Amino acid sequence: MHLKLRILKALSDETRLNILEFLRDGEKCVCEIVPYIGTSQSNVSQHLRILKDANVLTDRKEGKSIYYSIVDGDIYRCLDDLEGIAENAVRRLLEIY
Amino acid sequence: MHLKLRILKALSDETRLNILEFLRDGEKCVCEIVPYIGTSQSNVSQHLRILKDANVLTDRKEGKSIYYSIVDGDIYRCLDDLEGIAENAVRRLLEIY
DNA sequence: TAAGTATATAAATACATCATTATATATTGG
DNA sequence: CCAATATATAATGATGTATTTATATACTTA
Repeated sequence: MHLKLRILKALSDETRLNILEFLRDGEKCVCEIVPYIGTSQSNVSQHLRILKDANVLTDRKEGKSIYYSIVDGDIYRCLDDLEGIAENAVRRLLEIY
Repeated sequence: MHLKLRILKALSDETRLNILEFLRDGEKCVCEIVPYIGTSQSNVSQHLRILKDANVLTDRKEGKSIYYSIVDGDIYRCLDDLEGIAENAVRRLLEIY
């Protein structure tokens, strides 16, 4: 599968978008991500793998912990653009009525 | 579902990405899109509906034909950014070895 | 108005994805 | 080395998505 498509699929999930938002201000270890997201450790781990397989995240081991961080910060520009596109779409829909 | 997420899901399919590429140079009617994509008319119609429901495409009727076009061209900037992000990721992966 | 063309919708099946549960691996402290 | 902690993986069931086939709707032209 082309990497662009894999990245898009990796981004197309609410839990994973929340993980990415949580990582905006730098790397976080799984033990921080799990309680923030509020689902099971296993579930978070699998979402992290999907983001890593898409080259959106990397990880780094330190002692017992594994820290995840964004590979390329440009992804946030892209997500913010999409947010703007979505907001404009909503605005247009509301204007009509 | 939040519109941003719906847009991302709409973009996360190879057929739909191909449709969007085909629409870069302006509106096209379904009768042009179907042969370009090379799958059934019904299949294309359903993909178009998903893109329309996500507010990525709009349509316009003219006689027997229905013309689809992009709502907000910014979506291409976003897709191009993603393409660049993907290319950089591949480049980094290749550099390592 | 009947036939033909363009497109959409519905229903069915096949396939992919998500969440959960259970288990495995790796690291550290005692 | 053993127990505890942090994380990953495997297997399952549930849900969602894509494709196909068949049918419906809408417009046009004869």
